[in-house]
Amino acid sequence: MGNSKRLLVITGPTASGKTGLAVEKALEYGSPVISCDSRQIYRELKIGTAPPTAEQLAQVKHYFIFSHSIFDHYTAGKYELEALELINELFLTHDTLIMAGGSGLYIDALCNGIDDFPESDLVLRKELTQQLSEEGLAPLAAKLKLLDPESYEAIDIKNPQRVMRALEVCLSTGNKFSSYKTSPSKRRNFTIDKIILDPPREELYERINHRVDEMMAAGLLEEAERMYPHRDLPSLNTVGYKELFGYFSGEHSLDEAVDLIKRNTRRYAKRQMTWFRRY
RNA sequence: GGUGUCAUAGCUCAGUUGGUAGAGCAAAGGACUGAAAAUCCUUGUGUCCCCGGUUCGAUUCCUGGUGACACCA
Repeated sequence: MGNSKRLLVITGPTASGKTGLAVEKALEYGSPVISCDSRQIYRELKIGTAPPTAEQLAQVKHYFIFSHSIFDHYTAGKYELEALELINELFLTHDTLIMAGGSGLYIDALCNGIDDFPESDLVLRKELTQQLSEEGLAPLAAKLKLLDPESYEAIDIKNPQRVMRALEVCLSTGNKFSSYKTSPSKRRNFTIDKIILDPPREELYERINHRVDEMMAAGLLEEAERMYPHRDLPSLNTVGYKELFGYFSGEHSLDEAVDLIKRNTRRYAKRQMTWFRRY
């Protein structure tokens, strides 16, 4: 039983107004806000990830905002564990909890659970990445077919990230990647409701464009410059930063970089909408 | 005002020796199990500027018009 406890998940594409609504609902229910955003979690990124404002943070206690470092190798799996533990603890004193954010995989990890896969092996990943750039995807795919035919059939074989991850698990554990992919969704002992924001596309795109200009005015360029030495970290493979890194390295002008940020944010929003359509 | 060049997808342009057209970008749709703001897949019908003419047939050739650009006055 235990469904007297309720988690209210507020999600939607970037710039759809999740943060503001979350604060509103949190005040209404006397709940903190539990963030499920894979980038606002990083304390080094204060501008480009559009985190809650200082005022909002002062109004309501937020979890998973600025809680980790870009130097941590953070993942959806860790999020599932940490967020679930936090939620269970908070339910001792709350009936309704507010969760807000736009990272679909993190939301799924928390709501449905993800299988108990081994942690990623970064050393091995580096080797595989090297191999990919030297020989292309085909040899890696062939290797996977040999080691784990089930995964070869199941995963998107044209996607280097997927192929490398499956190989990574096969090679580092000696077990098939597919052998870990077993359990159905995990039951949660609380009720989950979702609010999905879905503003008209034109309006959303205008808001995105405008927000990027505001970020630039707020000093995104300087923030990105500080991050530039760490540009190879997965955590900094992030819209708003990678385009400015391209400006620093001379790949394009600053104006082009800003236009790219807008375009890539729009594309990101579209991918989010595709994901949330299934909810 | 004169001369020349150009006018094709949202944008930049290619092309059709006359049989109604295709690239890049933008955009749209989709996938998603420890990198997920990541990564990957799929998708090209548009009065070929407008009115006429020649032709079986014109986006293509010709006359005129409109617009843009360049040069000359």
